[in-house]
Amino acid sequence: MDSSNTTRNIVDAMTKAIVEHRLHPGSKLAEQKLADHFGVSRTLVRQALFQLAQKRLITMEPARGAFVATPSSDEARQVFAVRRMLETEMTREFTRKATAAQLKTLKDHVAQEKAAVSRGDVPSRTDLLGDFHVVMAELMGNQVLAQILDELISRCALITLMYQTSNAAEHSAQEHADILKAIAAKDEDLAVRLMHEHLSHVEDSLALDRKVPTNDIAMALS
Amino acid sequence: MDSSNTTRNIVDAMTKAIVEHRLHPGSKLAEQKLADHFGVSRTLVRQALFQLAQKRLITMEPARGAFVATPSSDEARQVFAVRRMLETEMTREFTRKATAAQLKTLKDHVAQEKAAVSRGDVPSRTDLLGDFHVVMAELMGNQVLAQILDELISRCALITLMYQTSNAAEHSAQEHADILKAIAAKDEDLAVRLMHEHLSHVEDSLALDRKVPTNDIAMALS
DNA sequence: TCGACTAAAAGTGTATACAATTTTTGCGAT
DNA sequence: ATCGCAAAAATTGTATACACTTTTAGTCGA
Repeated sequence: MDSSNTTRNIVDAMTKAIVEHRLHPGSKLAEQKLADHFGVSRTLVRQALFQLAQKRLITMEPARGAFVATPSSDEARQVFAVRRMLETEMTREFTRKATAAQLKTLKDHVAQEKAAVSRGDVPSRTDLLGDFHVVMAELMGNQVLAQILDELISRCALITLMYQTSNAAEHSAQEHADILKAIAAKDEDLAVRLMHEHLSHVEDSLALDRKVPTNDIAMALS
Repeated sequence: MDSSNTTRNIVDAMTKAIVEHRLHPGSKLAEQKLADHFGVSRTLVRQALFQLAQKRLITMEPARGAFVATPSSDEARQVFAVRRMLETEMTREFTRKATAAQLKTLKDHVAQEKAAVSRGDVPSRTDLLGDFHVVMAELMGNQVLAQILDELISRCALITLMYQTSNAAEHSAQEHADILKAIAAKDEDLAVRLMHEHLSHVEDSLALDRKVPTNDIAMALS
């Protein structure tokens, strides 16, 4: 896959595979198979798996191995609750401090989102819609925030796959655009409110009260 | 140290050592020495080190090894900024939903803090003052929030060690008590304001504009 | 045909081995 | 004495080996 394959590369590749839904919740991740695939020894694969477990993208069962995580609906609600805490405050501060150049960066980003949505490119769309939030954190110059958000959003990709019903992703790009407009107008309260509603829309579009949905099925096919 | 020493035990032991200031910022963490100390092979130590690096408690330099992290003042400010985002909102929600039993749990905790402060028990004090915030998150039933806060607070222990001037830790227990009183009185805005001020006090008590302070010194002695 | 038991296969958990890199040490020249 | 350089020692990065656990496959009996 990649010639200089350090642990980091493996983590990134597998993160991408999970977030882009090429690896399904519940799938078994056998160490030797991954090692063969990446052309390295199990040692490096194991290091990568431990890190993915810390990011909650996989779970490791003692003596049974690693599986792509199957977040519970409780966990999903908690992740969204934390995202609302962080992103409403982030939006407030960003509205105050954003420069014209920073607004342009986000505007271009939303344009890319819309392009990916309209051409039906699901992997790119998933990536870009999540990155909107991370890019805003990075533009604020807060790497700590950006990293935490990045991890939460990775988990959301998994959550979305497990519980999604209608494809509400179509709205998201437009909601991003609306948030951006409020920020450009320096309307702090509106921007914050729109961000809050945006996150709630995403959460509400999920069937979080369904009983362990994709979960068992994927387990069975693994 | 511990008979059944899995990777997790090593991570926890080292986290505790760093947070309680028994390992200083910049110290070299040689793998074989740690392996001997814990009575395991380097394999397990390395896994633990990778996880500690992900928690930003240590840094790993390629081919040079692991060192206890020396967070920059920028990073310190970012950590506090994120804590304010999370903890003000957490305080707001907790004030709304807290039961009498939950309030009692926190009250007892503050009593323990004051005991540790007055008997000058620095390790316990550090632990308890940080845990106050984690316990509140756990009482809210949000494990995702609790885990993120736990990590941020671990990093704060390191930051405090590097940049502390006066020992502002004495005030913290009283500020916790004041916050709790506002929560008990269901005065949401006051509680939120006090939590915000509390975090700002802790941050302000640090000399974050000093030029790489403990940093180089500790590096030199390592 | 189905279920329980057993042996083989596969997979995980930890330790060790070895190549590659960095740090330390020792020595000679200025 | 100090600086620079080279050899030795120590340390990291990766692969492999092996014990132990879980899973799978197969066989026997009802």
